[in-house]
Amino acid sequence: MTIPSKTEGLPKVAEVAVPLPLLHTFHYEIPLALKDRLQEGFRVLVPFKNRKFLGTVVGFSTSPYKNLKTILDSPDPTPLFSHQMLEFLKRMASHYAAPLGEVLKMALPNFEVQKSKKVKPYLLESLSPEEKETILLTPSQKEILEELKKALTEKCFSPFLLHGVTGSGKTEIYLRIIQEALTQKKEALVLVPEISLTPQLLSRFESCFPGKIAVLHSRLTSAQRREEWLKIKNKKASIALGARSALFAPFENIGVIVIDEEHDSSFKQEEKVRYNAKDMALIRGQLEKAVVILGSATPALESYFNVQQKKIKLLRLPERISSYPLPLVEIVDLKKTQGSPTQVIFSDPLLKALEETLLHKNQAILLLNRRGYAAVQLCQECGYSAKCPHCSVSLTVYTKQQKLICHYCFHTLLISSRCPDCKSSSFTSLGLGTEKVEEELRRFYPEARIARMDRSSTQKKETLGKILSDFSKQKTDILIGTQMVAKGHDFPNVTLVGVILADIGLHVPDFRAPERTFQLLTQVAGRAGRGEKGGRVIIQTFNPSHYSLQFAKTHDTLGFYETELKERQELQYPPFSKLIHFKTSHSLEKKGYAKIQELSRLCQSILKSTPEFAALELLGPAPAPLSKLKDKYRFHLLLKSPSYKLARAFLNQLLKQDRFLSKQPSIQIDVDPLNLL
DNA sequence: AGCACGCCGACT
DNA sequence: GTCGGCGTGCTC
Repeated sequence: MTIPSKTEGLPKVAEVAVPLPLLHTFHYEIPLALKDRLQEGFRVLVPFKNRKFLGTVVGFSTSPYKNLKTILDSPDPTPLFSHQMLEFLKRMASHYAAPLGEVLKMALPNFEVQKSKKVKPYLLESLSPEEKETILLTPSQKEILEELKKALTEKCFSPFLLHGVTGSGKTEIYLRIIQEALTQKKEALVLVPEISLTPQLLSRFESCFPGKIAVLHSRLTSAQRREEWLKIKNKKASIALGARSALFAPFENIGVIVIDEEHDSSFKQEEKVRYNAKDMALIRGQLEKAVVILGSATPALESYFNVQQKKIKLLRLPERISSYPLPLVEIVDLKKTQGSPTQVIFSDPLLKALEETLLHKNQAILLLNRRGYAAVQLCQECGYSAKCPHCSVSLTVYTKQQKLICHYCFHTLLISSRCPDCKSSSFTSLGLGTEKVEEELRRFYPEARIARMDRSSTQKKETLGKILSDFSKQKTDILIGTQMVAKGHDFPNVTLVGVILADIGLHVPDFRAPERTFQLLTQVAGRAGRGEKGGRVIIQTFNPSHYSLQFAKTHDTLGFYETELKERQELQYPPFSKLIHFKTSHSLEKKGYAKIQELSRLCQSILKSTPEFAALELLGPAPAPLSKLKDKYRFHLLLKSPSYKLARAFLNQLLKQDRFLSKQPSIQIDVDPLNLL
């Protein structure tokens, strides 16, 4: 908001966003003492009802109301938000129908100074000896870098999709273009999915740009976060590296924004303000006239589509740096293996390959995307299965702990050997988890050194780094784990990757399930054969002909996209439509149901109000696939729109009923949802 | 969000 | 009678 030109007679007032879930801003009189100093972006202490809040001045206007309250104080010597940043955050709030005050709060570190307990600093363990020698670029790397440099110099918004197969040297390109940006006195933002999972990337950045990096990730204490933020604000750092919150780094002259592993769903925040840091990085890049690089070996289908639509320019690295070929992928049909299919964990080909790997003192990675020992405890006599009393899911079996645990609410029961229902003793576990694979593996190869990496085994901060560094130093022969093992690691001695059961996740009731499966398989396959010894991949499955697996087998990413795009077009799912997901959650099933019904009726009436809205489609209302979570019943409703513009117009109509939306049970709005569960 | 106000149940 | 349950409304 700028000051209107005709303000004669009317007093100038400040428009303030308060850190509350309220969609409107509030107006305050400006005290004389602040008249000359106050600008937009300043934080101000304001009286609010019978409380006080630190809000932010987001604009000025003439008084729309009488009897305004007056700003009490302005604690900072300078505004905390630049004009540019404020514009960005306003745009973000409006895109996600989120309260501006909450978005602004999210963009700042917590300034409240609390008793600073001595916290161990987050130390990074270098996994590999730092490469000091200059790395020579391949011809395609050189070509790409030239194009990026040109765009950087032109200083206009230039979005790129850097599609490079696993091990093709994307990081080297990031480092070089960032170097160029720094030379041009510009800053760089680097967003990665989970910083704690990529210590290698971090140490490479640290050794290239010592002392110039501010690191922002979820494991920092609020004091550390504040310190990193101040490093940026005070221009002590010129690179911000971190998880999605690094998007809010208060730089003022951004040259490059890198989103590494751009397909990763952790860029989407699933609580409070549900924003996608990748989408917002493109918006910020646009406002800052920056080069934005989305990098991945398995780009999101949406990104690939944006390339087709000429919204993003494609840069390809089709080969691995050292021209080691991509590994050979074999698919093993578990339907055809010997014995009872549910009891086969290692097929003959996988066993043979493991033996060979151990024999040659090479390393193997095994992927099974499910934690625990077994998926469910089931009575073979009466069919009773152990369910969480608070959530509509089965309890996961953990044999070592002798417990049944709910992955959502952590409700825990001790395992009993008798069925609690019919007292039969055939109360046994069914299905497969990483813990069971580990146990079986140790039985097969008692002499092998085996480590397991999943969310259950890495709860302690240091464990994850230790598991990775032991594996990197070849103190471990076989690493078994969930999707964590597929992420970005570079272990040259890994010659075998085995996928125990590729079917997990394939049948999740979410239209992105095939895409996620393809990405996971391709990513994990990319861990094999990164050194001179070559590599192979064995994928075990009950669905050998599924296209997600078939395209992963031939490393045919483009083929997968073409097929998947057709599927999406047929069903009018993204990228051919825009989605807005409405959810409600309440301890009384009836109340939740009544609310979603009422919302549905309201939406229907909006749809009928304007002829253009005939193109919109409403799916539901229905119970959410996870119909109960932590004793709350969940319902949802999905809006499908052929265009963003229409979806936006609809949402604006709906937001007029903000009373209704926020009244308990409240409606949560998820714009561009990634997860429909 | 969080606080006040308001209208119905069991209690010293 | 009243203490307190939480449904509802409002915050410049």
